[in-house]
Amino acid sequence: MGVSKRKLESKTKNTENSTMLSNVTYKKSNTLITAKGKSTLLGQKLFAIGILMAKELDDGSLEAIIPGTYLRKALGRNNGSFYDQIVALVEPQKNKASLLDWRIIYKDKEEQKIEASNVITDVTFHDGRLTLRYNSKIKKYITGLKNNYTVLNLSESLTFTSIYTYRLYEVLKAEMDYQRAISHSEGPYEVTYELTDLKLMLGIIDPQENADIAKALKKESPDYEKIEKKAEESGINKMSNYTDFRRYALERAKKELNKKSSIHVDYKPVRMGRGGKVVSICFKLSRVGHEKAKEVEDAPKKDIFEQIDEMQQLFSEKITASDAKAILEAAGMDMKKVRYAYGISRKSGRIDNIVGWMISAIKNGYTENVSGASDADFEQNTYDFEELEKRFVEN
DNA sequence: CTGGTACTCACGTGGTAGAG
DNA sequence: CTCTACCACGTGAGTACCAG
Repeated sequence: MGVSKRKLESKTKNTENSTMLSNVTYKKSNTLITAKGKSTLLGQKLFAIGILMAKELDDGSLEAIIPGTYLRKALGRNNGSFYDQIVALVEPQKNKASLLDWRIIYKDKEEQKIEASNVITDVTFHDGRLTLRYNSKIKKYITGLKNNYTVLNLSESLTFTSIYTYRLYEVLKAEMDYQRAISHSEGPYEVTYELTDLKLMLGIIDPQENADIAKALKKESPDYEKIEKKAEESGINKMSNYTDFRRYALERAKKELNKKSSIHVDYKPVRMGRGGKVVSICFKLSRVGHEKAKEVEDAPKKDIFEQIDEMQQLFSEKITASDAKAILEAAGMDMKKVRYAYGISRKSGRIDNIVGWMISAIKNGYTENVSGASDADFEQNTYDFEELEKRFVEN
């Protein structure tokens, strides 16, 4: 009896968490999304949370400090080996992947070269706070994104239980948004990925484990057949059996995406040659509930309840949650604007109606010129046309 | 292609102790 | 009392492989 009650409690707690985080989105450059490399599910989730929290330091580097309580809430864990897991990711151990080991190979479109970098250069975990320092090389793919990025829903992606669901979600969402941008159609869309390419993107084949593969990937148009062969030779071609790949990666990801995400996925293998060997996978994608998905895309980055809390603490006047929400909305969910306007209100003599004053102050532009990531929230997800053309030529 | 087995290791769960 | 931190144990994810 006691046990089932406890279970019930934890269940309600979980749903509470998911609604609290229901409107949180993060942006990731498409370059990073299609980058090849292996990482753990927890690592990916931490990275995404880190993007939300990332701040630029004086020396230009990018750092995210994530409080333990936030991590717990975001990851829906309240106790247990939670710290162990974080610590395990932070402290490199023999044969174990840490966040620091997360290395990716990606194409830098502006500079026309292919790079291999560690994503995170520094991780510490002290006093319950996780600090991530991002590689300065990939900084431009995380903050101040102007084009060629994808808005991803953190609350969706945090619920995924498979790393393949997570990776595929990002890849397919990016592709879907891209196709929507160029075709102005509401779908369904189709994409075909070369099987080996897909495995690389999902981290099933890790280029870090084999120098030849890493080298082959750095070519302008990688020879996937060769990569597959190399992977086979060196024994790092996991799930070389297509049926296993389908069962444990594709099928699982498909089920989870269809159940939990705003993407509806279906796929079919493309076979070639005498043996009918599967050479690529053709995905069919459609959006679930356009209006809803749109809402999510325009949604705030930070947990709204947290922001309301923060505001209620900030204001010396008593304000209700709905007042706070109204102000937040006027500020486009930007806490910085709220703080700045509030700061002005302190110097503006008597104000009878602080809520109304705040809203009109914000609307009249009494706001700090907020730079960087938060500004970019209101920009359109545009693509540059040179890039588009190039992709057309490729295909 | 499906079912089933086997194995490893990461993760989930819950208890607990100490610091603030 | 809350939060950090550590421990033990069971479970689930990830992978390979074989039989029907």
